Amino acid sequence: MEPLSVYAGEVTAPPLRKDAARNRQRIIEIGRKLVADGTPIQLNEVARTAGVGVATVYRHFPTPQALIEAVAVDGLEALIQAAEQAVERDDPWTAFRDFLAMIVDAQLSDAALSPVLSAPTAALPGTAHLLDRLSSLFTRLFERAGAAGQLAPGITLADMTPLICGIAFSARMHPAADPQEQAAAGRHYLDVVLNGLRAR
Amino acid sequence: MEPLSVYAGEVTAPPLRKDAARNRQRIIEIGRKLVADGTPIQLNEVARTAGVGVATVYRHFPTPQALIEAVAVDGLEALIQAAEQAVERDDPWTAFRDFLAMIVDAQLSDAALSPVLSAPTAALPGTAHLLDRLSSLFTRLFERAGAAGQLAPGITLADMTPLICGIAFSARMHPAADPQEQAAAGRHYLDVVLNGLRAR
DNA sequence: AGTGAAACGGATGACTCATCCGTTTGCCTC
DNA sequence: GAGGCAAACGGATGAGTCATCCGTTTCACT
Repeated sequence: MEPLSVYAGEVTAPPLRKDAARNRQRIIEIGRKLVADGTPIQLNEVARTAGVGVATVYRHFPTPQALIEAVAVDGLEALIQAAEQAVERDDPWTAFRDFLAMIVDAQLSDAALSPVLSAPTAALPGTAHLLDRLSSLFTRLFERAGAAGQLAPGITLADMTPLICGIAFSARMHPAADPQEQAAAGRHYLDVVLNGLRAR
Repeated sequence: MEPLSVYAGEVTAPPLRKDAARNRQRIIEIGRKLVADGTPIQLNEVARTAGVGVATVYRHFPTPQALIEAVAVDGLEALIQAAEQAVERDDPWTAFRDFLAMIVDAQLSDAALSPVLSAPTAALPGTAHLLDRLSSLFTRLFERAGAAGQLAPGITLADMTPLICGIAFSARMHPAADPQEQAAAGRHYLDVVLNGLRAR
């Protein structure tokens, strides 16, 4: 009668059956490899590689985008943890700056993160709660930096996500064979933007 | 025997037959509409809409990317003209700054430009010569600004294309219904970056 | 008007996508 | 441990997209 349970305002699906959980995990692993290689995700192909039926893949992840979201979950959780630590730090500016560096770096080293961080939240049913949590932690970092008088006037919270994703985009454009160099470009571009953001 | 003529180092195809030129133009017009609407380009669909056979479209543009390039040509030529005027201006900094604003704006108002400006030149057989020309004009603008002591140390010419495209990317992410607001975001992000780039 | 090359169109086979439904598996009760 | 039922599975398949090939038409030039 009631396939979903509601607890503390959260809608929770019943736990997966053992075989379903196993298959789901397998599929995510394959997805992770593909995303890492930059290979476009084809759900039929994923099924073949994972050794499961096509329908199994589609049941878990109706679109490639949904699979990417699932792949991104680990990275998002790591960012949330980093943000939790950042809000504990004493200096608002260095906390803000270092956390931004971390987000840029994370996007460059984990290709699943960019599409999730760049997309409108509405399009992300699977990770919305994580993004909300990240967003509220980040808001505190931003507002602390602002309250400390470190931000130039005219800079708003709404500017930050586009700017950060733009920096990651720039770094990915940078003609660089190895990821090392790309990360360096990301830090460099972030320096430029932070320099432009900061009150003087 | 010799289908291509070589003149002054440039490889030139023989002029198109009248019907071919007409069809080509039709196809580009359809492509322009699709790009403007953000509709992904499907060559079969383009053929149907243009009222020509599929093969005709494929003959002129073997890939959607090639059609996008053709659509971008007008915008590129306008940018080149603007760059030619910019190098004539007296103040190196305002010439540099205003031209960057123009590139950002152009990318936001002409959706065909972004993919062309962001892609590695090697992948763009159809527009390489225009991009080269643009690039050499831009190099002069950049070096004039640098020579005038306006650029912070550590900023290189190779940073500029990624930064500019990153700004356009950021502006496109900005949650804005109307393009007016998106252009404003682009100018704002450019201000931040220019502020970060400039020597103090 | 005649001729050859250039360009045309659309039928078609290869390929990708995602659904549907008959079968299997896991979980819970007794 | 057997029985029963819902959950999950797999893969065949119809719908849809892609891009080539080749018989026909159009153009340019004499």
